[in-house]
Amino acid sequence: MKNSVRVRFAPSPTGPLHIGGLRTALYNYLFAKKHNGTFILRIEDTDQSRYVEDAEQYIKDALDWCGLSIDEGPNTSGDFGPYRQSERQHIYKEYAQKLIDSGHAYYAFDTAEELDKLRKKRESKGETFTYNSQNRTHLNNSLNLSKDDCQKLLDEGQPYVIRFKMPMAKQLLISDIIRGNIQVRTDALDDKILFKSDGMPTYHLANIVDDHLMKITHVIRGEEWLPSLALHFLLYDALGWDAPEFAHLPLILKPNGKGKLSKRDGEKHGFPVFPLEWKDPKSGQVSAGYREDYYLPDAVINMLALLGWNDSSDQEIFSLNELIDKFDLSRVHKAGAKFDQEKTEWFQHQYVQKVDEATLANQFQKWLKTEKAIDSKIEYVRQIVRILKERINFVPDFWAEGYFFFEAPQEFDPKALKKSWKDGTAEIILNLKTLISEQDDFSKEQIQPVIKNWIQSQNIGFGKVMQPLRLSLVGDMKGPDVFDIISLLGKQEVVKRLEFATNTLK
RNA sequence: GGUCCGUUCGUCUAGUGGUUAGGACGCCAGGUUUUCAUCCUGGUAACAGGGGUUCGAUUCCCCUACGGACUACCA
Repeated sequence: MKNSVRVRFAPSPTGPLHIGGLRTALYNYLFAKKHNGTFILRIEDTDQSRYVEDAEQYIKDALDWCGLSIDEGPNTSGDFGPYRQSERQHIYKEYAQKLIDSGHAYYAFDTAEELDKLRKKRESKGETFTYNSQNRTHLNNSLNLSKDDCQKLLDEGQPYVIRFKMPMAKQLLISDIIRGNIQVRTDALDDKILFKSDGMPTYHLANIVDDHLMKITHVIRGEEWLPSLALHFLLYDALGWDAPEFAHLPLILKPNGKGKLSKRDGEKHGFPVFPLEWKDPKSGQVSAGYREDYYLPDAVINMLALLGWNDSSDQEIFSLNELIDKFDLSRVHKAGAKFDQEKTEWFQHQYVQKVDEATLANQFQKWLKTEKAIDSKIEYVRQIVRILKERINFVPDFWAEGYFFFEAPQEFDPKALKKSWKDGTAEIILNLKTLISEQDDFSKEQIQPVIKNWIQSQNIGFGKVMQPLRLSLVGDMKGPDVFDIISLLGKQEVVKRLEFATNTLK
């Protein structure tokens, strides 16, 4: 099993998993499964100040909802654990020390406040301050201190960080599976902190160490990491390790294309940005989730997979297994993709059509109970589902499309009214009511010809009867076949509605 | 500002040194539905701009413009 593919999804538990993060997880998963590899979840919780209690569970639940099963991770078996960086704290210091010993890193005693001041000062002059080869020579670090002085500070327990000593004037050529070769000059880079004064590593160190120790073969992550790639590459080199292969995914952009998709966009445009609903433990603010908004996980996955990737064919609908079969990292697009809510709903429509009526009926029955306090027999709900299914995207749409199956219209749409209700209409409907109240069999096969024949026998145009009939039953000029409605509503209800309409409208 | 990345219909994208530049979403029209929606058929619409290289560039190279990411003791 040498060289077998091992990839990791490494989110930071600072809040709910974002849809962009979910796609990163998906691509990692697809790549792993495609190559019979291992999909690892690693929790990058090195920043204690940003840690959010329920975030890790949320991430697991979200992956679970999408059907992206984890091979190794916290609470999952695996030989490379623990899979939470906070539980691996003891590991990182050793490697930081190695880097210091080999001259690739150094101690820095500058306080955050001091550096802040320097930064502000430079900024006021329209310049930028970076902790780099130019500045490190006159700052408070082990490069400028004698070995004894430095040791003294350490012994005293002075707070310090460990910084990477960025090499000067080096030209790097790093290859990325999606982007090809990327050129970077090290001069523009700063001496990044690897180890923080609180005893925790930064992302850069922890990430490299863990990826190496966990034998990660391919690092598949968001484009926001591209600027750090050179540093990571240099760190592997400094530690004498082979670097894994890299693939930097394009970003998911706001619908208007201006910047990364964010939590605010969801609120602004009215679509979920998170797979599952999230309640912020601090503010109590609730953010919508695809699951709670009645999206099907397969639809979300399909949409996400095609946002930045395609298999070069015209196929749009892919099951998870098909995606695994067809997925190819090198076919991932380079440019960011704007999120398209309309297309997302189209995917949802495609998938909901595949769900069987019984399942939808159960869900809608539950929805009726909780949202409308309506107790409806499953057989009745099921018939409504059968008639309405093709026009809905989401379970609650059954209500929007068929509320009249549960409550009689109290008023009539003015436009529809004007169009369908003329002088003499009331009389026709009254006569129709009489006919209907004489019928006993309300199956569609029976009632439809009876009414149609009657209209013909009366020598009135079909429209003159059908339109006001629909208006009386629905309250508007919309909805499924009138005879389906009549059949489902039954005699008593139909008669009642015709009476109400003729009484109200005259 | 600096560094890096990117740029095909409004959107997601296919594609090639010579194509009527293809598909999907959306939109528009027609059909079905005596309604609305679905559905079906058709239509609209793109190679950011300028230089090269070349017999020929949307495709290869350069520049410009525009967009994005990063620029924390956050990831």
